[in-house]
Amino acid sequence: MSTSIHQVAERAGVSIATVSRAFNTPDAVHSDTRERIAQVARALRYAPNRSASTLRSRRSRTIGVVLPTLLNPVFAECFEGIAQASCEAGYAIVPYTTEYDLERERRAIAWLRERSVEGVVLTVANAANSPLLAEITRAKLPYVLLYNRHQERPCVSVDQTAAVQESVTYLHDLGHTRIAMATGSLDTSDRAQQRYDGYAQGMRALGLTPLAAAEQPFMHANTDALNALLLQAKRPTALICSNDLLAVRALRTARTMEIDVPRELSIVGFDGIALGAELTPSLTSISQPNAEIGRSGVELLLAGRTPKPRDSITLAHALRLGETVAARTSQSSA
Amino acid sequence: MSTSIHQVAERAGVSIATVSRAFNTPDAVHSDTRERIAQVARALRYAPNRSASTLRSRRSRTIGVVLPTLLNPVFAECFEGIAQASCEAGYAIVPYTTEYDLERERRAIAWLRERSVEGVVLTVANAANSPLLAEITRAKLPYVLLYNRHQERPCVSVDQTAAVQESVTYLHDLGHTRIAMATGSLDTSDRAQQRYDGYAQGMRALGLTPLAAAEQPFMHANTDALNALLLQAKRPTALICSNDLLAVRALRTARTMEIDVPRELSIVGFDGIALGAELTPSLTSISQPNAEIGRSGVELLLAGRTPKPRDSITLAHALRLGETVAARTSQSSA
DNA sequence: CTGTTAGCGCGTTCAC
DNA sequence: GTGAACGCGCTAACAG
Repeated sequence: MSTSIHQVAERAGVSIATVSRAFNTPDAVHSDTRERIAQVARALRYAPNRSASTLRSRRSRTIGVVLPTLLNPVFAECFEGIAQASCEAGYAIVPYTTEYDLERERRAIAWLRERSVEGVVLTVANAANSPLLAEITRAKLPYVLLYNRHQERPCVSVDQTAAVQESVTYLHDLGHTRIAMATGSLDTSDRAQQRYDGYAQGMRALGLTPLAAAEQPFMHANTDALNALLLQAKRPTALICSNDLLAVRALRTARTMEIDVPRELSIVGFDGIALGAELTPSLTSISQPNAEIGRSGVELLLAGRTPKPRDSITLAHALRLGETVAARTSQSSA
Repeated sequence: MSTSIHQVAERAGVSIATVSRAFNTPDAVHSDTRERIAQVARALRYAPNRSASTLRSRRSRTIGVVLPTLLNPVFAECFEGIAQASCEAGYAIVPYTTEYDLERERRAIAWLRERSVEGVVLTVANAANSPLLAEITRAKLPYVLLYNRHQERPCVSVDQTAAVQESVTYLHDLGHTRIAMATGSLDTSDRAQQRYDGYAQGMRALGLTPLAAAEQPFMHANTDALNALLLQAKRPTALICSNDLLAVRALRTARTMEIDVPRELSIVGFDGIALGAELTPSLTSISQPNAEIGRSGVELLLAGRTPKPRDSITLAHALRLGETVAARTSQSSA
């Protein structure tokens, strides 16, 4: 079946130890020998058996990846960054999606432990009270949070609060004052909370009163809260959405209510998914370097010592301009 | 560190062999003993070491997943189906994305062999000449193709040719006769070819002359071919796109050229990505059960014997009606 | 620089 | 129904 180290050793006229060294610590073996082993290995299509290697060395060269879903392009983009970085480092991935389900999040830990992952990169609903995160900490498993921002945890993220605050200012500069925010469930998502905080702070800094968030609890949510918001007599002229999928839905809701975007309503998303730029109108969005977030998380995890809170990385965000935002006009205030 | 089978055996007052049996062949051990072992294992948070298990039993309980990219929601949706089915079967996944790059496709095989996957589910650019597929066949590794359709390979797919043909008829029924098709690179994608074949056959069946495909070679393609198509004096009144991402781009191109969709141009996509239904206008698309394709592929792979061509599964497609298609009107022929 | 040796944790005979 | 012993393929010591 699969060729083993013995056959390579025999054909190359060396011991198995030398073959092992040729692969793992190439510098520790004579270049001629190394070359000969490489040739034999190629001829025999030898691939080292990771299970044996892991068993012996106690290094699985595998990391766990726990993400809410891959159906949201944000995480798909991030996953690609993770996969690329892991691959380059010779690490395999054990993926797990929680589907925003706490029970699944809880089950993840056993799954990861069984596969003896060396570390985990993950995004949880709420870093402050995640059962999965608690278990990971308990097991002293190295980890890096992606997207979540928490003082006492190692994280890779953008400064979401500042980002949203800046977008409020941007809209204000365009003449908007009735600015609202739509979010997912604030209770369950720390990111939604931090983004809303940015909105509230931004509004107050401009002397405006922040409105309550239009919450849309589920993934395939009803848009009741948003409908109510837009049905008001003096409805907002600008809407910030805590993620791009919500923004796409808001776009649709506006159309349904015959509200023209951006003439009557400006919309800003959050995430910067690639598809947003392809839409018509193209989505204005606070963009995060999603692949880079994944990549940095892996690099931090594999950097050597266990990542500490002070190793946290804040990457740059940017407001990606699109066609869903316009300066406020008289029409805006219908 | 991690608890081993020995500690469980000791605490339960049995030998490691019995503990092993309690997990792998529960029927072969007395129920009392089994129960006691289960309790101890839970108390000790024992999780069997997969590497050791794999090494000894030569069963990795791991399958390889090779997909072009996860940035296209089609594959993300499919991946979720794969992940779910594998998880339920107790199988882990080794994911690998080729990014439509032949060199990466070639490298995949070593990656998979190292992890000693028991089988592979994969989508290749062209099943007829894929180096990866050749290697997998050579290594006698069980596999199932997803989306690709090929007589001599085990596949899970929809009947793409019939599907597109039906959509041609559908458009014709709405009064369209100048129907065109936009595709990715026909040379490299067997799916694009089969979908185009469906278009051509559909046209001929209606006594119409199929137009050459408007090819857009790269992932982030220029839309030159499409522009040219739509700039013609007697431009098409309906456009079928070989995937939804192309359709989204077509929507944008039309808008740029001030062609109203669907009044002046009807657009039909292919894939049925969830996001399509959320767009404005919502995308009419030939939808495939993407998660189901992934799930079925895994189930077929793990069904027991090595999947054979005659095990191939054709799943049902459906035309998902949206707002990008309208009956032909006098305005259509500008 | 290279070879010898001893397990890593588990599944699997074969006895009992 | 259960236990003892072997070895899967490899890496980590140590010797040379």
